[in-house]
Amino acid sequence: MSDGDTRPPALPSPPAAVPDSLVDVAEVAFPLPVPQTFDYLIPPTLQGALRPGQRITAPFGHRGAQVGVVLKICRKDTSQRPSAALKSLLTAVDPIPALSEKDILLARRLSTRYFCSIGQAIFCVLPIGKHLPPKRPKVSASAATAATAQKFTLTPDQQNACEKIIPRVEQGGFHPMLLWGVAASGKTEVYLRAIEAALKKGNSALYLVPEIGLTPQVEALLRGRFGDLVEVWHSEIARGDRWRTWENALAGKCRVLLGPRSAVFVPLQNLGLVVMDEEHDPSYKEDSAPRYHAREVALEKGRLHGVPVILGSATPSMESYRRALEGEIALVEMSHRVFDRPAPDVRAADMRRRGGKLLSPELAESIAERLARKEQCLIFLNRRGFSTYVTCAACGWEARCPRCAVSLVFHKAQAPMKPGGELLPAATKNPNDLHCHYCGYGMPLPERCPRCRSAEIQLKGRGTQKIVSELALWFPQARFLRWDRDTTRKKGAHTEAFDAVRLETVDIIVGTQMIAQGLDFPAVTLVGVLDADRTLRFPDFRAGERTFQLLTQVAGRAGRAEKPGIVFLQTRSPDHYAVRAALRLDYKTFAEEELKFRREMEYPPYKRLVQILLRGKTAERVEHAAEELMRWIEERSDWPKEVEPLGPAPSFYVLRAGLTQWQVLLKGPENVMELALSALRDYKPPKLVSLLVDADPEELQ
DNA sequence: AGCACGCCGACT
DNA sequence: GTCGGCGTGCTC
Repeated sequence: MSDGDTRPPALPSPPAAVPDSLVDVAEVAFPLPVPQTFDYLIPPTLQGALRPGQRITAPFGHRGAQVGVVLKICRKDTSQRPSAALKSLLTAVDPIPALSEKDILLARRLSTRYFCSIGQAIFCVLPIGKHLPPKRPKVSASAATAATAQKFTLTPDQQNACEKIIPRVEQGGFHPMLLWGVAASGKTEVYLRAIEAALKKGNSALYLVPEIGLTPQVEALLRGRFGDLVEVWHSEIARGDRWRTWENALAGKCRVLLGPRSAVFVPLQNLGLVVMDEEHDPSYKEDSAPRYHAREVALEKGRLHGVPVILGSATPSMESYRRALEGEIALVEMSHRVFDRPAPDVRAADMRRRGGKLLSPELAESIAERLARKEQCLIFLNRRGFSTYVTCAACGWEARCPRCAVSLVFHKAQAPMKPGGELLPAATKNPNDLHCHYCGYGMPLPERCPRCRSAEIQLKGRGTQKIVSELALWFPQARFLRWDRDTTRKKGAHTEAFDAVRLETVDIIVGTQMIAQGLDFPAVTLVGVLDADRTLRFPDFRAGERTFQLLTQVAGRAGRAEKPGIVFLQTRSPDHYAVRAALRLDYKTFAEEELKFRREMEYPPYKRLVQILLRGKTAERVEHAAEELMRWIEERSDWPKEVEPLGPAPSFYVLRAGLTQWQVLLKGPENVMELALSALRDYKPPKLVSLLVDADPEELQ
């Protein structure tokens, strides 16, 4: 069993009796979800040339040569392993170690904090590592030149923020900071100045964004300022280009790296600064093992490398805000919009007695005004598709996913929507019009009710597709753009949509979540949120936070240039504190109330949560396993008593993908949760039941 | 994770 | 008879 961080580096003095059985052995991790590491003999060709962090190939089971990473090299007594002779390593993949000691440490932290194998953690920290480098000759990096774009005069807020941040960048050392700046306060310019300061010192900088969709806009900005020093890293970048970026990073040639959460692991040399924009965004949480949160990794990386970390947001996460209030991280505020542009005028439209109408009179009138003035409107609804549920008027049958037991959403056949765009085509006999948004299951829209054979199939509920067609009836002269996952599936679609908005070839943009944040649309002066409290109805303790963030972010899309913006929040719960605070764009009051609630209920950020999911095909087996797990925890003598197991309970999506799922939720103080997680390593679920552990879940499912 | 092995049901 | 589905176990 390998347990690298507790074992002393000193070798035990060899027993004189059997010196022959002592031999240098390489401890190797493979990208597998198994707890162990594997020992190999070092062949003469690699003697003395092998170091921890280096990638090697080794014979592994029936798989021939497998890529692994050397964790350490130590002298071992091979006579203690009578079962099988050790095999020898085959080759070294890279001439120098792909991972530094710090990277290995980071991987060890990941594996304990997020409950995954050391191998999974190692290959996560080495995101290009499973593949061997391309054989073709490398293109030499172009001579790096910094562009000299014009700089703006800073606003007093920006000036103040720079005065706090830049000396810390110049000085170096781990300085976590929360840059809380209202929408359009000019946070980006502050990031750019901080990066500039890091570059001036000869350091490199990392710039994290939550989604790939945000990279083109930020890339353009960064390139305008730093030219060829900038590189972009994400999964849609071709493998060859990613190799080049990786190698440039290792060689110290990559000076500014932009990317989503996985970019936090690119081995930039002489790191001088980490910037994480929109730090509150749940996309920073990885949803497969290791289920890390990039914010925690960024802070850990800042600590390991001794560099400042700037977390920026208009609506900071409760986790970061609490740390700032308690002085764990420095708070830098920017409360004014650039040029002191007025904050958008945010109004509530109470939809409780409106009989399911699409638009309140205020919003409808306001849209008409904007159209007349040739300004753009952004209409926000967080549901894709045409109809959100399908029923039979005769017998009440409802189309549900056979695997997930949720309503199937009707999507009209996709015709490529031209930006500037015409209306959706009439419904066609598409083979799969009904879709499950959880598992992707599809089926045709039945012409007759499968239960009673009635032809009265009704399409109910509104998604973005339907909104566009309804709005087209209200405003026949307007040009529409629908912007959601369905319209941006193909490569380059984001950029195309972005350009259509910027070039003003569209009047009304209808979108989901996707258009809520970060994007800068100067001609948009009106934002309408059709169902402002939809997220409040989610059974999650973060529902209030998510709603407030979403509303504030969407509101931030209005009136970013000279013309003032107006925002309508259509809601059926205008008195909820998240909605009320959003109307006043009042983060502090919201956060105060939310933190009070979290403290009372013992939710994060005051307690840590770990979600344990048990899955299997047979309901009884899984339920039994969940009860057994509760008993196992209760009987475990080294279980920290402050960590409370809650449950067991069937999961919200009970039938997801044909599986039954039960959960046990662990709630406990930060400092002892890892003891519970390490105890949990000994738990083995019964046959036909699998165990999934999500530490710090962003969504309780 | 993959992959092979072995055990049972339903077919040319 | 044997093809192949899935459950199980192993990888230094």
